Amino acid sequence: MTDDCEDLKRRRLRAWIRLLRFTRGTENHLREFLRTQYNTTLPRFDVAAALHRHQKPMKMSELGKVLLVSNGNVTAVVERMEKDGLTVRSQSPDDRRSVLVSLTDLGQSKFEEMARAHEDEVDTLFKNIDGSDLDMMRELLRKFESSRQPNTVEDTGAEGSGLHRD
Amino acid sequence: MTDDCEDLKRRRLRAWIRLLRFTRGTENHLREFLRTQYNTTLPRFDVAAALHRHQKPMKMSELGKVLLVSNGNVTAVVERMEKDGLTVRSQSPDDRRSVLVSLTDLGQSKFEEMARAHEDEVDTLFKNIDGSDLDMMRELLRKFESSRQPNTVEDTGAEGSGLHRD
DNA sequence: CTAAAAAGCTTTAAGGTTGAAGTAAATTCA
DNA sequence: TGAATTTACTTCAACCTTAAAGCTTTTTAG
Repeated sequence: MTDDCEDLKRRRLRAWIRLLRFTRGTENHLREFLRTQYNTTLPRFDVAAALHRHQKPMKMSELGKVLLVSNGNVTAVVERMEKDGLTVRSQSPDDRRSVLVSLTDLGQSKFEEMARAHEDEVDTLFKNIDGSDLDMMRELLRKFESSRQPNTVEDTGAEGSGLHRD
Repeated sequence: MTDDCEDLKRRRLRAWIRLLRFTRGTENHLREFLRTQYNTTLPRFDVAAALHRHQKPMKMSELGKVLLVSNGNVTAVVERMEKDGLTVRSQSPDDRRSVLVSLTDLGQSKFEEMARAHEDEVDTLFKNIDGSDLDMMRELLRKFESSRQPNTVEDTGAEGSGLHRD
């Protein structure tokens, strides 16, 4: 392998580490924000956002695919949200294996309030980033993603874009 | 607030969601890689990488700051690694509150092997990204980071750059 | 010098996360 | 049809993670 390749390899690794670090720091900030302001957690927020975005009841498995988390994880988080009266589960009429989750009215209204504040918070966090930066960012991420294997997250018909979108 | 600001806010949120999603997907891939190839986990790899990079024994608290995780978390992960013979802890001679961690010879050699494979894996994952992309990336992340509060992660003298660097 | 505050770690309780195993329902195909 | 496979979810054990509380040591200030 040439020196150039080695150099590129090294730089790719550093870029990944940097990206990971930035993401982790931002997540930490938002976690703290949700905890102190709304007494909730990121995973719960993510689930609520996915359900809110999807408009209609969602299968447990769809939820897992959209959020990139395991099956058992979805069960656990939704269970806790249900205990707090934020979600409800029901059997799918089409397929008796499937479970449909949706937000309760309480879950809906709590999420909508949080989502506004969350959006503001992200806006503040990213205040130095202008439109052209965002274009660049999108382009870069597109390239990054095109590198990756056919698919780690096999896409079912799910729109597959919004991780905890609000 | 003007429409433009609203639009920018919306786009910033979408960019963040996209970034988070990309990072999560890549982490999932690398977790699977470490698990199947080396029977280990990301947090352990991160700890080993930080210790390896730092060259000399590291305080528990330094470790937490570099990795952006809580104090208790460091205790737990290091404890498990110690049980597997990968790390050792000793009291600091300078400060009897402090605990110094370092890699054992076993930990060192296992890490070095993994690190090479990990670097290759990242290289493969990011194969579509060329040098100018990486420059752009670095510039963008710099901007993103400059947005953020004085500091979520108050920097002690720690060099503060390498999250699970190898 | 000493009381008060801060710093460094560990412990604990609660929750998040995974991979694997288990159960039940749907689908495939011989 | 009906056995074999696949799909959807839950359960489980192990581990990760955090925030808060507790303990010890160091530092700060009066």
